[in-house]
Amino acid sequence: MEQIELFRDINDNLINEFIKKTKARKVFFKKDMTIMSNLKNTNEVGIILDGETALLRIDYNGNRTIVTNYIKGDIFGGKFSDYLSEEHSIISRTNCDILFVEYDLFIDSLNNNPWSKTLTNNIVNILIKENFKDNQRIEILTKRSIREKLLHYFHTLEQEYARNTFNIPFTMTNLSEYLAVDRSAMQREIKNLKDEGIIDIKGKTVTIIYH
Amino acid sequence: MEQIELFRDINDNLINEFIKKTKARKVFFKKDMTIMSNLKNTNEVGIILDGETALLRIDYNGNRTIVTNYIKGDIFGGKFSDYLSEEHSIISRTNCDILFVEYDLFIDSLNNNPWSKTLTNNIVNILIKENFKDNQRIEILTKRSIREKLLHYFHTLEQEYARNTFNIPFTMTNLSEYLAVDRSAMQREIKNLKDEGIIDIKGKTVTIIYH
DNA sequence: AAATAGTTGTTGCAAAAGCAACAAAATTTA
DNA sequence: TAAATTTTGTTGCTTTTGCAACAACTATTT
Repeated sequence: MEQIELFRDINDNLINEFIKKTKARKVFFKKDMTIMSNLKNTNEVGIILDGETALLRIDYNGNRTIVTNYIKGDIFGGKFSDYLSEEHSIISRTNCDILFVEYDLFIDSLNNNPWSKTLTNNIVNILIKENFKDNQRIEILTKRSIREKLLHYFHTLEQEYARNTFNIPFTMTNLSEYLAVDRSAMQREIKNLKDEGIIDIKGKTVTIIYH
Repeated sequence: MEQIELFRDINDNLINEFIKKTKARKVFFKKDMTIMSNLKNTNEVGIILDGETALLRIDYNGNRTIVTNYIKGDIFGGKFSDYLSEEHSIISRTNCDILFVEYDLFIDSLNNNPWSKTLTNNIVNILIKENFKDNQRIEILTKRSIREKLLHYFHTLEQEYARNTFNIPFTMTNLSEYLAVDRSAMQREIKNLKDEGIIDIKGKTVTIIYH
């Protein structure tokens, strides 16, 4: 369990004590289930022990948008979702193990317990990382053309993997959603970049040739 | 000082004790000064006691982008900026009072002090609020047309102020940057919305007529 | 293994957005 | 308060993007 970001540097004994003290309960979800609905009014925090979930929004017109993806170790719900609405829910993208805790008990546990300091640190780190992901995306979304969006995104991947050849961790359809552009227009632009020798791409494997 | 989000529900005596214990120092900055540069490598956290600052990015081409604005009570620097680069700096948008604290001392103070629990809570809230702001902007930026961006943004303002008449808290130029669209194209679209009777706008005062 | 559902690559066409340029208005500074 | 700078409102033109539609290919389900 220590592999979870939230419990980093906290040993299993303490984690178990934490679970007991906060009355946390572990629940299993199959793929494509609703884990939480009406996120605005939830007192529970969900901690992803295993699997992946997503924050889904279905607006008044029935449009479905994946707002963010959450992975193992991420937290959602409780105060963390305070600003969301009835339109939002958490769904499982894969089979998942989720640990549920009352938000108040969770926050209380950040004080006067042997794990408090580490846990606080970990939460702050998780929130900071969230922020980072958001800022990265904002930076891409503020680019004015599909070409710039693609190149900027590829550069972030290049830096992340520290090599100029890497795999796109999305389907092309999802990539176009992430970049918030039309899929076919994106495809066209990728072809242009390839034809101009700026990148090379085979399937999902990209090589950046010129900067 | 208690009006600062970070110190909410902590009385002045405790705040002073916090300042002493963490060796925090207050510094005054004139408008348009650089408060921190090379944000990647800073151990200090800045807390805005008064005024407004911004996170600025100047990229390799010399393009300046305001990544986020910070207001009174917000925090920046330290671990909170870990993911940023040499291209990022914090500038003052108005005259500012900034409280500087070593990140480690700051984090340490979140434990075993009378103010710890409240302070932790406040930080988590601040980070959650940051997240909220980011998500709001992402939702706007993912809209495909200027019209949709404008309308969505206006609706968030409508909800925020709970009335269908409100003021845009930006100059038009800054609004176009926030929406990441061409200013003149945005202006054109605003005129269209007005001509079609969907909104009314005089200067920065907008009234939403039809939804 | 066949059937179904989803993804990818392409294209023509129409609509929207970006760019450039300029005058008028407003704000800031000297 | 005059001068300088910034912001606003507009428009014509060009480029980019979105949309729609379809065939080929890949997964997934039964």
